[in-house]
Amino acid sequence: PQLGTAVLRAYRGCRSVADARKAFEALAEEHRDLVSWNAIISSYTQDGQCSVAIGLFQRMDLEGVKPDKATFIAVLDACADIASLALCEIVHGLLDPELQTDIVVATALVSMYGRCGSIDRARAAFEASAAAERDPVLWNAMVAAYTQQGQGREALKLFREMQQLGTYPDEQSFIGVLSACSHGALAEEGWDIFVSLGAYDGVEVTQDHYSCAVDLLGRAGWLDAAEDLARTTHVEAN
RNA sequence: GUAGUUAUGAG
Repeated sequence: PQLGTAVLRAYRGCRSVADARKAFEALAEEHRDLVSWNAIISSYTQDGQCSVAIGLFQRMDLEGVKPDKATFIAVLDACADIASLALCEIVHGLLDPELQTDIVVATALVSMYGRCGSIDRARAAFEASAAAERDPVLWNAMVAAYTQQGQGREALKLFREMQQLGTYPDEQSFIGVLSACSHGALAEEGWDIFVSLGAYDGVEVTQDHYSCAVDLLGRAGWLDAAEDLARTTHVEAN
């Protein structure tokens, strides 16, 4: 286990996944524990080499290492990238029912199905989570799924519902809802939300929020306003 | 020690 940990430290310093892989393969099998499998699989997912990640996941199973929550999160992410609904469903089917209701796993499922174009399955995964545990990250994933389907109004509705049900939005919630508005021809609604940002204590208004607002105005055809805001932003950013 | 949402732009 100590050796596995040392190799993991090396992974972080590796600029290339290939180097990490060499280190991983050099480990004796008894030192390849769950965490080192998870680390190498997620390195591939993050590097965009998703079919390699899936292949390692299969090999892990062959070697008798039982996947946990972190494994599935990396693999679900790989499935999302490959965008094959069939593959998504296979991996989803391997999840313990107990794990499916985990908030972090549910978020990965929502995101995966959203990115694969299956809004119904995304919604089902959302609904399968315990309502009391829903946090802004999960809500944001669901909002993004609607946006990806071109359902801006639904995305906006969900953003409001999140707050009505007592979940306080975070920075990303605003990025998500502003982009929903911008892609869904909901410029007025989006602008109102942007203007309201300052009233949310604890939410730090960033350059990214301004970029979203500029995008929103630009797509709505309000080019002068977009340009003005972009100029103002540069001043405020310093 | 590994793990969830992220628009625009850039590559």
